Amino acid sequence: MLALSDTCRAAIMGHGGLCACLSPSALGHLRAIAGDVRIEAGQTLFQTGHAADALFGVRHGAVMLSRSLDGHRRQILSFHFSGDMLGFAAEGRHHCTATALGRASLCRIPLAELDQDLALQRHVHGILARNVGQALDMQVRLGRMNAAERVRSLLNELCSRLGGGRELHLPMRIAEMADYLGLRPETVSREMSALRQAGLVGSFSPDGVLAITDPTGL
Amino acid sequence: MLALSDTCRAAIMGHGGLCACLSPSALGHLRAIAGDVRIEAGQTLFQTGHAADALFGVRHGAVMLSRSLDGHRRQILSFHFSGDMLGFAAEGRHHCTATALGRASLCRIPLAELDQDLALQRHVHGILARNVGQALDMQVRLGRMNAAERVRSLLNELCSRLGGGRELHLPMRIAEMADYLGLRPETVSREMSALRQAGLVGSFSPDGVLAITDPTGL
DNA sequence: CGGCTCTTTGATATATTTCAATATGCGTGG
DNA sequence: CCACGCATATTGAAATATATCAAAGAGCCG
Repeated sequence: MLALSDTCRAAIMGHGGLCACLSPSALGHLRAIAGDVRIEAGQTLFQTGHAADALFGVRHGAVMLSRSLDGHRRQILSFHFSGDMLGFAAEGRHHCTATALGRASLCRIPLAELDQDLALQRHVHGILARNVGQALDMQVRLGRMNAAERVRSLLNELCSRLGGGRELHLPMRIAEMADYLGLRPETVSREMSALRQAGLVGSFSPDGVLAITDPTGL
Repeated sequence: MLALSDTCRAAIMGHGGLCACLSPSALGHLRAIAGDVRIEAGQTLFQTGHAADALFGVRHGAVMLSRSLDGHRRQILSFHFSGDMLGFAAEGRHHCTATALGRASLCRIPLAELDQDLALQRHVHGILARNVGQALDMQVRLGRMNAAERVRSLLNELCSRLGGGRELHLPMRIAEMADYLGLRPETVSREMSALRQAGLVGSFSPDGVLAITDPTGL
């Protein structure tokens, strides 16, 4: 059991974060109960069917949730970055798999502890409600947008969530973007090329850095 | 303020319902605070941007949640039938529009009342978590299934949620199925025809009754 | 009966996938 | 340090699924 690191504390103070409206005493309590987890790129935090006994807060790195259809069609459900919560589950079982996109560290809050803390519970309810909202955004994207619109809206989302001004550091590869957007990697690549030719973004270096030439144009 | 009707009480005892794990006293309290709303086909219960000050439980009829992209592309996010809850919102504002598919009656639980009732709050949390799960199911459908699979999975879902054995009474038209599945009405119609020719379903009478010839085959 | 809306079906257009080839960068081991 | 092999991205051409356009058919209401 470690106390929340400064990185984590700072990160989760944000809007979608964990501690935004917690009283100082509740936050102190949280620091006492939050565990520490570190995983390497590609490793899973939990898998479909596993018992859900804790919530996680991303301290550093990026994590994705995904589900697989017949084993070779993968749908990525969400990306979680520094300050984001994950691990919500119905019926005490996870219905998706959490995989680290790179080396990641998280804090872990046992659900048992959550039951004790009323303020925390209420806050988690708010995060959950926001999660539903994001899932509905995804439904619109996947159901009604074409490939170009999907890629643009993803880049927009990543810009606002990851910040970094004109240097967008993408923690995922084209393949993951494709599985998130309901497209094939080739299609995502083509749309990125189109945005590049339109002068909205620069080159996509293989270390994941994408130059945003025209932030407003996106 | 009306007490919950028997229909409603019976309906919401189910798994996704409202009162499944409520203590008798809490249920009594709920009966006292639940209001009554009736809307006609096509009318809205709330719209995107409106203040969210209550939860609703469908007593009778069917309600859909939808969002519109640029005004003429509509994505239907969910269907809600007898016993289902709706009205969850983040930040106190609705981010979608609730429309009655036919004449519908609902009970209305002001959020202010919810704050008073701890057991109710916890139960609502469970419903919300299940909602997230359904939204993720939709992501898989929209992102990774082809038209035939989407239509089949919708029919499966409706069979299990609406019951009725071999006579599935569909509360929505082809157009709504299409906007739910991210397809065009013509495509849905074609897939239904294919299922009919495959002997899995019967004819789709315009009053919305679809004969399920082979329930297991779906 | 006539007009309306909705569904069904057909023909064509188009977006995206699929398949295939090439390129690019990266790490490894010589 | 360079060459090789690997993984990933990019690009092209063909195939395919779905959308679009158009017309016909069916039921419902006035």
